[in-house]
Amino acid sequence: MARALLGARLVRVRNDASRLSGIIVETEAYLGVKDRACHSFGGRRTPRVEAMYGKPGLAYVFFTYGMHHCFNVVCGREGEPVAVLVRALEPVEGLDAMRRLRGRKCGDRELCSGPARLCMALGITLRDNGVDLVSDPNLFIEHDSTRTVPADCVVAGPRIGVQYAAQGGWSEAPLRFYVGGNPHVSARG
DNA sequence: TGCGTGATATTCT
DNA sequence: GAATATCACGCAG
Repeated sequence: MARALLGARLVRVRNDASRLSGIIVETEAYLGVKDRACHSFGGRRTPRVEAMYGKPGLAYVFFTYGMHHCFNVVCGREGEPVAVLVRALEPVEGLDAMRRLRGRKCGDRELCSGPARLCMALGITLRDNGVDLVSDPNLFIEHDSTRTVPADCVVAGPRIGVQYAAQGGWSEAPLRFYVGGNPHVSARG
């Protein structure tokens, strides 16, 4: 799923019906109860991670570092807490509105290149935790199957910021995927 | 390169 | 309940 989401478009429709969107260019897979870096490692099931146990297609949004949100797509069967973190978008629609939401001067390259940046740019918060991306009118994913990313453009590598999960090889496992050469992938790595 | 920042998990009483 | 440790990061310098 982490590979498959590359090239898909994450869309936010605002209350005034305007659209903010971008092409997913960087993702990370979190493999559930066996994965030390995953919030559901060992079967942890707390209010925070509850959405991850829901049906595939739900959003799992969490808050971290006292100031940042991260957006994930739940993709295991119901009861199987597996998700894909979306780490970067290539912005397509609503760039000026995104710049306002980011609250600082930034070029196209800085707008959505990072998991917390794209949440800011699309106005994703804990209010979006648990929404059904399949049916929600304000937050969803569009996939144009005629414009998929060729397999030989996809680069795999270690996930970012999961050194704490080294035991068992989970920090080095090649579970981060990005579109090679795309200038909108996040800076680290 | 070093912080800020606050929710959560974890561990203690 | 309360204390403490930790964190899927971004920014100013």
